[in-house]
Amino acid sequence: MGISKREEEYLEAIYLLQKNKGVIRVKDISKKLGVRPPSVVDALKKLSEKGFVEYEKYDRILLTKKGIEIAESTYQKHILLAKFFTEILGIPPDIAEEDACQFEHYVHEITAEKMKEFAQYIQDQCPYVLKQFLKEQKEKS
Amino acid sequence: MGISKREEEYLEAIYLLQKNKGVIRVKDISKKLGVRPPSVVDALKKLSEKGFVEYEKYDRILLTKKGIEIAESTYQKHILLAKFFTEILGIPPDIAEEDACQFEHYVHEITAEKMKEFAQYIQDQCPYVLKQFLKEQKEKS
DNA sequence: TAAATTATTTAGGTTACTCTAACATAGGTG
DNA sequence: CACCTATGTTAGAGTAACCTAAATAATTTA
Repeated sequence: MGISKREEEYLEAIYLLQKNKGVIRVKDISKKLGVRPPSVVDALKKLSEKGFVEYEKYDRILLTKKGIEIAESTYQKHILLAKFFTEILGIPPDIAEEDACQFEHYVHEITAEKMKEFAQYIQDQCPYVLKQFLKEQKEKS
Repeated sequence: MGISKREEEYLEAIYLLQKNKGVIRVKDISKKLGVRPPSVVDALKKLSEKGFVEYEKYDRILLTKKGIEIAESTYQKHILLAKFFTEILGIPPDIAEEDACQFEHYVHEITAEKMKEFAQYIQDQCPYVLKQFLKEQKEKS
């Protein structure tokens, strides 16, 4: 019994909401993920059974240690991917966000790692070439 | 009514099987996608209703024009992603394949396009730096 | 060509996720 | 403090995948 893509999305949403506004409600998650409250409740029950979320009905919603770990790891990948897409490939931020949002659930650790290293390497070794590439991309639009 | 990720996977599988061995059977698709034959039949019915596949029971399986278009476009993205992962980031081919297999269903056109352009640019403008990066990656393993 | 084998299809069921409509609770306000 | 509104929860149902077991069709072989 692993964790599904959708479950990861719920955990990440909860994590980010809590980070930004402390206490969160079913309604917040519902809005963030674009689903109706009953779907959120279902998800919370399942995540709670699996030990990723602490949840009693009508009560506060908290991530467990396990839940936080997953959410953070997913979010780290998100950041990294979005950065790579914008800062290296010159993709518009909104598109980069969307791609990162999907890929974060599938990308292998190695791939994420190499993206990071590659970005670093290029920025160190040929910053001018990179800058030139990004400039040319911008000029096209 | 768009097309789901899974439906895209079926179309791509059919496309590649046909390319490699001409006439294909339910069994072939079943093996390729790791699902049981009844699942394939279900999928073929749905894809046929949607106009992506020509299918009569016990008869041959063909892609329609629309089906081929989608399959080819998906496969092109697959090739492009896999190449980027191996030739630019130095990711092992098996991992690159797996990542490409997922991302091909989500990646925006723009992102794929920029990956291609970036690869070309770097290979032209600083081939030595790239070579050096890939060499260092290899040495780590 | 009849029997045996293999392939395909149908029937019926499961799981994950979603929804709407109806009901229940909590918290703020008259 | 009782009521009203917000929010949350349950019940029941739909859809897209998948599966197994049983039935049917096609193909091979004796």
